[in-house]
Amino acid sequence: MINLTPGEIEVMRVLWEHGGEMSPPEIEARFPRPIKNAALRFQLKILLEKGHVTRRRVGKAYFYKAVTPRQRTFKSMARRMADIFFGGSAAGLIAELIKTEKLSDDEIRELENIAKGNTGQ
Amino acid sequence: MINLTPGEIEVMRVLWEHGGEMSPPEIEARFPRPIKNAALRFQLKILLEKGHVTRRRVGKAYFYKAVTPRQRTFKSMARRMADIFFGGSAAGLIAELIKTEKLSDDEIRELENIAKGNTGQ
DNA sequence: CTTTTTCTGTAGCATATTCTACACATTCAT
DNA sequence: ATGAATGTGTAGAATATGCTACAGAAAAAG
Repeated sequence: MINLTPGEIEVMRVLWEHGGEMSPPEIEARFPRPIKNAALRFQLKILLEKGHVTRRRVGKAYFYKAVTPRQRTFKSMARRMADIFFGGSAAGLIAELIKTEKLSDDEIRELENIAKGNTGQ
Repeated sequence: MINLTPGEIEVMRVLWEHGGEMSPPEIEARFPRPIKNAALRFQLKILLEKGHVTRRRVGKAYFYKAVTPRQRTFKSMARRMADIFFGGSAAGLIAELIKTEKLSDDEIRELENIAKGNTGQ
């Protein structure tokens, strides 16, 4: 089970969005809030130890890349929510979201199309 | 924004499921894993300080009851996931869940009925 | 080659989270 | 009334999380 702390997720989001390798200064530039170089490198060190990123030396600097996929992390978090609130039922989770969140008619039609694509698999 | 730690959520789940007031020994009896009385009471103390539960003295013992509703906590967690993975879009979150989780035809029909009920609100 | 800049690595600190240990208070049976 | 059982409160410890500070190595500029 993937267990990312809030600080680690912030870094992973930047890496996921970019896709490829990034140097710490590049990550810092796209970071959603001001973060000091040393604080960012601390999170990268943890992510490296946990195996969620890899790095490659280029000259004196390192370039980091996400290893743990975004979708796998998403599924892990979704499963945790399903466990907590719906005894592990993904359908229960989705049902509650549809009931709770106000969706536009267009969004509902879009979701129905996606569901039809999955039917019968 | 509701911020419950994993340990706090474990306790809230028991209180939510039961509904009414519970003494620590009652909570302990329904707890999904062995937990010492003192450890449980520590979590209850934190939940009390944060205002997520109330308690009422009966004789020498206290009875605890959930204040923060289950659904509000759920919405808070769902919003966090939508923020992290879909820029805050609840529809994006639901769409990804439908794509990712294998649902039976029955479950999909059930979801469509729920969605129809929400249409046009 | 020397100085400056940039990046890394390590150590240390502050807070949060979770649990344990022990002393004290209240109730109940005798 | 007195001892046992049960419940409470506080203190302390272990780990996790997030950040800062500083020394040293590699690269760049003069």
